[in-house]
Amino acid sequence: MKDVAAMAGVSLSTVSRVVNGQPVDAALAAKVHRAVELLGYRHNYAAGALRRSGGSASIGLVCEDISDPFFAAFHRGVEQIARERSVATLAASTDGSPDRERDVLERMLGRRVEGLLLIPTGKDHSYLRRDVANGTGLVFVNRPPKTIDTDCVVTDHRGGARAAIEHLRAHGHRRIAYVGPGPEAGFAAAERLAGYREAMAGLDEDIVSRGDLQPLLAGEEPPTAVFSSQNLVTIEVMRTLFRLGLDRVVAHVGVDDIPLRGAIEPPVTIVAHEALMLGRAAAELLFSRVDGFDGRAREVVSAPTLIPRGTGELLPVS
Amino acid sequence: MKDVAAMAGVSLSTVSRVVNGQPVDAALAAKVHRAVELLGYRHNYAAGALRRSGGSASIGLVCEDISDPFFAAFHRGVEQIARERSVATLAASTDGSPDRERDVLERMLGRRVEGLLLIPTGKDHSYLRRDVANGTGLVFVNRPPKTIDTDCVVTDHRGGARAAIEHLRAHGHRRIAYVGPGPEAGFAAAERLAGYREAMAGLDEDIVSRGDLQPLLAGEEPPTAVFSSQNLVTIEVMRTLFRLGLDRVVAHVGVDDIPLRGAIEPPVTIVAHEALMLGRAAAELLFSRVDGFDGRAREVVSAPTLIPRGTGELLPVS
DNA sequence: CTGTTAGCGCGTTCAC
DNA sequence: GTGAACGCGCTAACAG
Repeated sequence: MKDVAAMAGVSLSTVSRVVNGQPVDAALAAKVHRAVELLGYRHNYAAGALRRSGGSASIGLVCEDISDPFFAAFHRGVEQIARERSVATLAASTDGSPDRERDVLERMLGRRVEGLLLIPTGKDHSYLRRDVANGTGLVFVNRPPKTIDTDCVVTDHRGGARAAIEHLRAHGHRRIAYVGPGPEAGFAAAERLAGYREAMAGLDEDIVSRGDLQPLLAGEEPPTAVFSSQNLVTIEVMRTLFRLGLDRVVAHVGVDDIPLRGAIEPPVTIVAHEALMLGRAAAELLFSRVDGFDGRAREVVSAPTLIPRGTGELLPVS
Repeated sequence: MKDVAAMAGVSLSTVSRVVNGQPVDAALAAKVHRAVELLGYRHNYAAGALRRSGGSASIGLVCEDISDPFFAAFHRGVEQIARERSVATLAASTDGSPDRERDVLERMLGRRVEGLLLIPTGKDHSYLRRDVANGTGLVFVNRPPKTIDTDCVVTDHRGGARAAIEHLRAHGHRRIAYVGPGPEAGFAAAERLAGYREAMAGLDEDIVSRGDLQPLLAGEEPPTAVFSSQNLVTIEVMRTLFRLGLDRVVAHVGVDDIPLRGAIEPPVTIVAHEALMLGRAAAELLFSRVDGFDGRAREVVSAPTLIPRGTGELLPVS
């Protein structure tokens, strides 16, 4: 910048004004621009922010694994909001390690991110209290905070599963199978299984398979409807039903939790979990704090949408 | 930091030394730590880097859409390498707009990223020359640079398709169908179709469908083998073959270009494109430049792996 | 080992 | 409209 000023024969302030688009004599501005070109000068945002006491205009996203398609869609939703404010997004994985999570978060705080969006790995996040008190935004995602009082957005996995089962019950089904991972697979899986059990109240709620539907269908008193609790499981169930010629006989509602670009399963009734919308909601919450909102911790529940497309509306065949 | 120094009754340099882990008298260090706790002090990395003339320790990733699962896996690979160097990753989408691409890139350059990983949207990137000349790393991904001379990593889509077809030809197939999007769907699709045509030399290379396999199978002289050029198309083809009872009759090789967590298609022979490995390779290339390597532009070709799992090894049935 | 001083690159006062 | 000075938070160089 000094060099630019020297070459253009103006002072530093004039260069600064040109760079920041403030009113400057056209002739001088042209000289400055020429010097910028020749010298390959590039404005240093961080240095400016330092002097200006402006923020870093960046936020951090932390989850277990950034290659997770669900997180990728979430990230995109966040970006849509952040972009409007020219805020950059940093992302990092915890690999499921609470120590690594803390390390990653503190590194981001050292970079003076204005806020943090966290899909938590560890259980104790009390070490973030200081930074929150100092004005850094913090929003928990998909898992309510336990050891710190902060904003939170959650996908209603349980409610989604319940809606699926209630939809099937409303169409007369009584023997409804759950196909998908058990509670050991994580929070979402556990919640969906719980939602299934809640909605099955009064019925046989134990028609549960961890992955393979065929044994259930081959048993006595086979289910007349199936709820599949994950995208990939949904595809497996579709294949099994096709193979057995039951795709127009056994009702089926799936969960669409990973964005597969819409190319898949046109006719299957699904419960759609919109990761992108979740990201937008989380970002809105975060920026309201960055903007100074100081009320109590809020919880936003992102409700999934049941989209009837045929397979979930089949009536029971005994 | 000034406040911490005052509270601990030491100078700024002592606080700096404590924060940076340089040798300091234990008693003083304890005082400093106490003051840090009480005041909720957090080190400012950017300010330190400014004085130290150190880099920002960050790199930028730019692609059309960060919610793309392929990009997410790529991002993860990059992170694995970047993390070893405590380098943070910024990511942003171009939405397919060259103007937005330039905007996003220049914003990142304003943040003084040490390097850029670009899955290009626009055609002209000559505007990046200045920054490359000034030492910023730049690696193109999946699409060779045209208007700038820089490093590049590419997935060998064409070679992958060719390998699939050659695998089928080696098993005696002569009528092999291509199912997948046409060249208008983008670079990868066009390359895969080209690879198919190359490897089909001397045979009927026009058994091409943009998505639906059924009409081809219903025609006269139906194909004895199918190559599906995308993950989701592969799933569709599997379903169609199952439904028609041809899953053990018609040979099938698919492309596994999106990481579906391994839960899908266990028995289908695939050509695996490892986005994670591509990300690692790209990051290695980038950091070698950041470290001062100054040789000519390099091109790294990431070859996909054909994984035989049964469906690709079926022999032709006329 | 510790304190003092200067200045990284920039934006913001002020006078002019 | 323009330029000179000052300082953002921090670290490097030096002297003690």
